[in-house]
Amino acid sequence: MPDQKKRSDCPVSCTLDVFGDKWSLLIIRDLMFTKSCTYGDFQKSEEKIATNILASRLKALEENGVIRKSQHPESKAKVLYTLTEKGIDLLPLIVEINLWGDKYFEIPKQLEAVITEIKEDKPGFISRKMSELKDSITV
Amino acid sequence: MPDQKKRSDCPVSCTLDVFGDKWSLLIIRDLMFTKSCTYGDFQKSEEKIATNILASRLKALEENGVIRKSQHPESKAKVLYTLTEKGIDLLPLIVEINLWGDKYFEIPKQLEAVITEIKEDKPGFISRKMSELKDSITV
DNA sequence: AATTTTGCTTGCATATTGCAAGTGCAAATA
DNA sequence: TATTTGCACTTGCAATATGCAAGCAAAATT
Repeated sequence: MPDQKKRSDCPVSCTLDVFGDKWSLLIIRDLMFTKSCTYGDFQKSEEKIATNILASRLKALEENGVIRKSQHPESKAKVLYTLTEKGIDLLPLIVEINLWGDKYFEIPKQLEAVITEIKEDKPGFISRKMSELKDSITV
Repeated sequence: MPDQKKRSDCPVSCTLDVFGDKWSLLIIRDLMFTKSCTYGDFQKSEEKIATNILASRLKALEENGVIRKSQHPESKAKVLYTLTEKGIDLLPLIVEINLWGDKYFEIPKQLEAVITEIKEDKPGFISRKMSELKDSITV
């Protein structure tokens, strides 16, 4: 589990105390851009997160109020993970990470569509996507 | 040193392979927002990074082309660290981290001015600051 | 010439990560 | 009803990364 104690009052430092690792933002990414919403879904993503790390990150993200656990509508055996509003507010950050990554790495073709959409109208994309994400937790 | 092998082709994952730790972006922050440009400057910042970690992060950031080492104009004993264009392009990301951090943590008064400036005109702030940072490496 | 500053490196204890195997409960299948 | 499978984790342990303190060489200062 990542630590709790904050190193300073700087907003960057505080934010990194929560997300400053290689995995947390990938979970957020999955919640935003793929339909991932269960433990198994997160395990399936390309980067192959270790199961104990996944569990510890989900716990930390929940404790930080970024995601929320609830009953899966399909089955009692499943757990539904969803973003909170605090988590949805990370969208602009994830968008900027995508744009920087797109500029400096080779991006697979399947992702180009979204990146192009973002580049064409960033504020528009963000507000549309934020509404979409907020709707999905209000319903 | 953080690892080199990339976990997937996802831009978020690739970016986290470079910055997915608690320290790298604090160094970038210092280069952007304080006048920090030497090893000693980075050590002085509030979060108190360990010297070996600082060395390994500076090395990794340089290897990733995000910062550059050069001769300090004042003295041969000093090393001057500066952002490359690739590093300057991280500004929008740092801005978003600041905004999220500002929204969800208590921010010290001294930082409020910058945050307010960002909130009032984000694109304007970013383009002004980017120019400023680019100028400082061109001169 | 001696001391201090600067930018590191080294050694070692502790913490975090990664991997593999295992557990408990719900649901599907036989 | 008994058994197997799926799902969400937990546990143990080895490998890696971090944090702390001390040390070190070159340059600058005294």
